Amino acid sequence: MKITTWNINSVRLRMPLAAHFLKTQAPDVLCLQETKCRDAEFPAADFRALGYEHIAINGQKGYHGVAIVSKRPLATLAKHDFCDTGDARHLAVDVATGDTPLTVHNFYVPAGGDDADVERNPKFAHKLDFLDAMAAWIKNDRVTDGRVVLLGDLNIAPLEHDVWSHKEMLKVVSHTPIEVEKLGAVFRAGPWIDAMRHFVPAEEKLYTWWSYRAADWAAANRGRRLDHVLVSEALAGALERSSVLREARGWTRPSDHAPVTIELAL
DNA sequence: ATGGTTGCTTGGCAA
Repeated sequence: MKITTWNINSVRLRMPLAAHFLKTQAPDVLCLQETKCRDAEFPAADFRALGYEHIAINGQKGYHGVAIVSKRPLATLAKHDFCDTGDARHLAVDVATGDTPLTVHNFYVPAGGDDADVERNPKFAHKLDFLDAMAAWIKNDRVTDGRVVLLGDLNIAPLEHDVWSHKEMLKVVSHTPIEVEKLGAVFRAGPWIDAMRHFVPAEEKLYTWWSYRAADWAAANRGRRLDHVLVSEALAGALERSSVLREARGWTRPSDHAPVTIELAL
């Protein structure tokens, strides 16, 4: 079972890239963030034509939005609005696997603006509140019971080598100590396994996002690991592989995020 | 310290 998370930064604009990705990588399940369209505008027919007939959507006009397309049947479980803002940032499904259900939670955590000060910047305060709400929900709803995957654009690079320069990034939103601590609380609310770092040592650089604002993103390679895949303990033994499709960042009119795929022996 | 790019829309936001 291959499951991919990808912040596609407008699903309508990048449907040709999504089609290329699905034809060449053929995951069973593709989880998208920043679809940036209402449910009725989602290119469902294009995905169905590619063999992804099962589709769950939580969209909104212009901003945010998450969706899951799958070769296997899906049952939508929840579209949680964590801080009651009306934003489309979460979508949970059960994927048909034959026996025990496999639950997938697809997240788009608020980016938080560019001032890491909760007094001056309400978007940063909201990001921290959202993370608190996530951690409380994981504990209260016993989210990690059973076979569960939590993935998406969490907009935080927690480890020193999840960013190109730990020192230069300490005051930059996505790598500040307060965010890292709050994402740590989300991890500890589990138990979760960090599926990407399960295969890549913490001392090794690992990125999923490269800014559009670089003359040459590949040469500069000032990336960040903003996208994550966590799996519950019940899936630990099934975890076989994790990979970042870095080349997708170099495609024509790319998303600024690369797809991240995990493989589970189910 | 600043500016750099992109998408949704056509004037700024959000990222």
